Amino acid sequence: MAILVAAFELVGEVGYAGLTVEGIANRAGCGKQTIYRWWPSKAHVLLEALAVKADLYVTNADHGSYTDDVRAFLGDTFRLSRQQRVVDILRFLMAEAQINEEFGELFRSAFLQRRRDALQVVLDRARTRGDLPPRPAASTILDIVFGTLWYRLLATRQPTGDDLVEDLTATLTQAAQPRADIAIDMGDQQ
Amino acid sequence: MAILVAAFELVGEVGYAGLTVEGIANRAGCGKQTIYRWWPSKAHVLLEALAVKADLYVTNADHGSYTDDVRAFLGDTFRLSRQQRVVDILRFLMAEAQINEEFGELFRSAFLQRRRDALQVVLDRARTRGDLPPRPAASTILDIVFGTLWYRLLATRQPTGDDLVEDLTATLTQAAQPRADIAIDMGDQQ
Amino acid sequence: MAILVAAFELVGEVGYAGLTVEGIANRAGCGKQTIYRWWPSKAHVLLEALAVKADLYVTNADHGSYTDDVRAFLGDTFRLSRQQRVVDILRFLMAEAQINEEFGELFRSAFLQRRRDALQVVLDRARTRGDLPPRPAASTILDIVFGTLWYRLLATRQPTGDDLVEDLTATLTQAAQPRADIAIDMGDQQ
Amino acid sequence: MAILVAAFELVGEVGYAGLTVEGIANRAGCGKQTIYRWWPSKAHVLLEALAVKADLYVTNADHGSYTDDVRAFLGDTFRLSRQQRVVDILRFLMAEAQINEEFGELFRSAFLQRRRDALQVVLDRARTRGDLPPRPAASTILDIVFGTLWYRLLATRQPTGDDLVEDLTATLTQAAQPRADIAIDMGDQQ
DNA sequence: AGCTAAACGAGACGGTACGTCCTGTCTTCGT
DNA sequence: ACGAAGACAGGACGTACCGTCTCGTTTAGCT
Repeated sequence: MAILVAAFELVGEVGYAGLTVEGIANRAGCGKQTIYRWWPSKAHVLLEALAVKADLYVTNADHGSYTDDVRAFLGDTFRLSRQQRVVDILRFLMAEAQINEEFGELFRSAFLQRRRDALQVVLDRARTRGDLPPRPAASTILDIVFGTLWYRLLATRQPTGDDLVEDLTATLTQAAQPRADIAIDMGDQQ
Repeated sequence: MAILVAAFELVGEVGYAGLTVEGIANRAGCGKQTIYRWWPSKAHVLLEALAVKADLYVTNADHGSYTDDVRAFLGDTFRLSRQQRVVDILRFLMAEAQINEEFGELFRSAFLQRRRDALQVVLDRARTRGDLPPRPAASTILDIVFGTLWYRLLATRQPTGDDLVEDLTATLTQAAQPRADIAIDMGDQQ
Repeated sequence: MAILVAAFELVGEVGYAGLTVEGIANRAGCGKQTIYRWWPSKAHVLLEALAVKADLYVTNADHGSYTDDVRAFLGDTFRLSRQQRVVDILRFLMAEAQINEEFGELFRSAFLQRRRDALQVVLDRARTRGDLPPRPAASTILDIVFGTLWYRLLATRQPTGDDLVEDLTATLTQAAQPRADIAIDMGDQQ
Repeated sequence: MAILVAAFELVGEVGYAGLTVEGIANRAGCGKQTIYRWWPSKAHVLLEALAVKADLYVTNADHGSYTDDVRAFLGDTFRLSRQQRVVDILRFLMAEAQINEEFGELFRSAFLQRRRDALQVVLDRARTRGDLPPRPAASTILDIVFGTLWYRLLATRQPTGDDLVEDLTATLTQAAQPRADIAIDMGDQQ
């Protein structure tokens, strides 16, 4: 859809504050009414544009162990956050979600919750498999993983590199492996 | 300052989207120019109003051990986040920081970084004392703590209760208990 | 157009200094942008409102002689200037024309010059007919007629009565009738 | 006074619309309050600046005959109107007089009426001397002279040259030459 | 092939807030 | 004590978008 492409491109050029429905319509060569007919706000357009333009797919395939599952999930997730345009849009949508309550609910249920659900599958599998550490609680793990990711996007703007993946994976899985080899692994990891 | 009080009250009544410089001026009984003379945007007003109205003090006093220090810091921090008005303003400021690059830089340096610095003091003391676990890395700890907090504020809107404090404390400090030799290796890694 | 009516009425109530685009918009029940879309300033609105609301028609029909033509033209013109609302607007527009160069050019070409042209027709006809006095020059006649009118509007604020019409008519036409009956006419005239 | 000089210079640089009390204060190196202490508005400042900066003197000395007196008066007056800065300020003041009723009264009584009075002296002398034409009436003569002058300043913006002086002088005095008996009747008429 | 009707581009509209400018008053501070 | 400096409440400016609302004009799909 030309409108989604226009929104996706424009937000990269003028930022979220500079993005207007009028601007999207002009770029897309359509009337404003056509946009309002299908989306209630520019944030909704952007949310759909993100889904169309960006491959947001993150696997939660079984890698045999909880540790490997988590490492793979984090790697996939954090890899996505290296596409600057995508990251910017995610930041803008999270911002809008704070300001516009109606959009916030949509964003949480249609986007954020889906991410949590994907990781939840990994945790459920680990519990079934029996290698889920007793601590932290599953909901805390979800908060830590996505919290750390979002915090880097929103607050520190640091790149989310492989070292963080390893560090997080180790932190979340160490209690399951209270053995001496931890210290040995450490050298390589950093 | 009447302007800060007005902004603080108004944002609670009409939300951030409904907050206008004109509205603040009317409530404060001043002209718009007086606001623009001192702050470049409503977000800047709110940031200062937060500092004036809300007691954002979080201690990082020495409680004798890394575990107790972390528990106390998290308890203080999360307690703050039970003041709904304060939480809302924090959410709005974080949102604005995504949209307005200039404000974003101020918010990160004048607010977010100060919070990190406070926790960093606790970590530094633990390293000196010798009870800092080898993992995760100090910067990762900061990301996890504040990431989890902000994620709950922005994304899940769950209350930040004592159980989460305990769970996080345990996760961040558990590696220190099992075996003392891990700590010995840590010096290189950080 | 509701905007023109609103402007015409408002200027009578609050004067030109008190007239604002915002006020016109409120009275007309429209947005400010709608006014700015069609007129560059409140003066332009008023100029058009004048044309719509006031019947500015002045005849220059042939009355058989230069003297009668001039008397008729002056009578028509001065009669107009007894509508106070119209006079006020004319004064305000002439004032604005001094202050705003761009409006000044419009006012001169679209209003003042048209008045001159109408009288010029009378003079041309007299020249063809052969009863135009040799003096004063045509352009001086125009200056005298409109100068006197405008001076009364702007400076003395005296009513422009029939006596002035007669006096001016006589002054401008006397050279064509260098006869004794002038003295006889004088008595009636004052 | 530095304020008057500043106002006189500034109005030539930025026009009347661009002239502000603040600007005058800055240029004059004084505070705004000092200006408001002595003059109620920028127009009042300008009116006084005009009197100080421009030599507005017009003679009404006795040249022996009504015709010569009128010619001299017109010549003096019109000569003044070749100083562009002075003309501009006169135009602006006349404009302000239309818009600001309070200033209008001052301008009429303190400036316009004084000009009329000066010419009235010439007319009174002519009546005494006996060479005042019966027509037009004295007040009409005043209207014609100043009306024509102001009309050229405000409306046509034509230069006021010597030819106009001659044309006007002739028009206003011609009736006096043809026949002396006209003057005899005049006494009643005025 | 012609007809109907939905969706479209275009853009004017009533409205809100913006950030700037200037007003005329009031306060501070240095000489 | 005076006056420059400038903060202040107030209010209009002209602009930018908002979301709504006609307008004709395509563009189908259905007769």
